[in-house]
Amino acid sequence: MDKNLKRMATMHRMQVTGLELFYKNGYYNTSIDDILKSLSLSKGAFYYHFQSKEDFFVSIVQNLVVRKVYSLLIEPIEGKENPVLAIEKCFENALETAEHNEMDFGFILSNFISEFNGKNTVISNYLMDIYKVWEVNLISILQKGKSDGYLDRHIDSEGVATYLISSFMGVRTLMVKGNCRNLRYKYMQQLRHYFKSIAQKEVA
Amino acid sequence: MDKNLKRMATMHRMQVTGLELFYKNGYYNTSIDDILKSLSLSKGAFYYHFQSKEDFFVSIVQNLVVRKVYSLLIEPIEGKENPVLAIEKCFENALETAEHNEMDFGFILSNFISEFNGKNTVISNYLMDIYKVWEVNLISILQKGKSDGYLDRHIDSEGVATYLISSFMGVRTLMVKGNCRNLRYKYMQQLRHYFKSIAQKEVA
DNA sequence: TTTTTTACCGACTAAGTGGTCGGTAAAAAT
DNA sequence: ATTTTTACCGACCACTTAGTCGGTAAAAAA
Repeated sequence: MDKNLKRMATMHRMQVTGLELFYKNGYYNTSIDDILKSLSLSKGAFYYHFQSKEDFFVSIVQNLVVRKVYSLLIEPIEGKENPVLAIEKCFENALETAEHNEMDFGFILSNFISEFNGKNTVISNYLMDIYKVWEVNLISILQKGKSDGYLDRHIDSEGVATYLISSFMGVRTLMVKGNCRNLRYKYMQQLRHYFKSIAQKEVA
Repeated sequence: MDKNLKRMATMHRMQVTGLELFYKNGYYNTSIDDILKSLSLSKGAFYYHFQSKEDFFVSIVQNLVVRKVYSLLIEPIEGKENPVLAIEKCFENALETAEHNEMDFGFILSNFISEFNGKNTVISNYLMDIYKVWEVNLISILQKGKSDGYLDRHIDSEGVATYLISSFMGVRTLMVKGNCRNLRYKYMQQLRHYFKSIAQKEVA
């Protein structure tokens, strides 16, 4: 473990820069040379640490993307009392991050899912796995929300989760043109409308 | 006009095949040679009709994509009495088309918007123009829906349009993995929930 | 001290890439 | 009948791509 420190450090640097460029320019539109140039490293270094461009990308997904999705989209809602408030807060946060044009990993996910669809099943599968983890966690907090009386017992948790993820991914796609602040505001307003429609109906 | 028939026919064939391949493999991952091979045409034919790969793509957007977005996403809701029902029907239709894996131009739009974001501003602008036309038309039918008493007068039509387009684009991104039928069903169910929350409140 | 392993270098290759250009057969214009 | 234009061919060019490979300086192991 100790002796691997340098190895790990270099690999990590490559992965971070790789994700940055892949995210910015797309996988097929980013060459390994681009990444190496911006790190002042050589081809030899790359193929010493990774077997291929695909292997490299998979390692980025498994090391960086998975963890970020967890910390930004899953952990913030896990174990919270009120799922509606938790999800609202979490989405608003993520969209705000996106505004200051740091990487928002919900979008990175949908972005790459689009790019690899039909072109690379191996990578597509890794990406869909992350999506599924996100979905499962949303579903379980929604279920708990039903038991705890925050959500109408008749709603379909899976449907709600799908709808939430869809709208989030969609609004992020739209945010690529400017006007992010306004888009976020409008989106959050309608999200609250939607939540109202699936909230626990007050007993009259 | 008559003498241009052959010219037009060849250009159209190229555009149709081009869109098919660009949609399937992405713009940067589809070479002109790929398109020409599948048409048994030569480089000379291509550069006789189009100036460049970019010029070619723009012509596809302006000829094929614009028209399809109109006929599939705008005309079906234009002038309808009840905007809620019209939009529901229109979206359901588009998602069903997508299931039988024909091209769904709402998705094509979001797909290409993602791909060209930050890479090619010229093309990005053409794509955003189409999105804006779609948005404007949704807004105007929602406004009319308010006047006609189908929608709560307090809702923000722009916000609703944004939210509708977002969720649609998002669910289409998710539909790339199988299970489309189920996704569509869940999506439409939640869309109806949402519509309930912005419908005209009955006077008590 | 000698040997081996680690982490990296950079020239090279084969297969594309978008784009150019001289040519040409058939149709249209003269 | 002759000329010109149209619509296309395909060899070719400069360049980029992912991936290979022989080499090497420094560190670790022996």
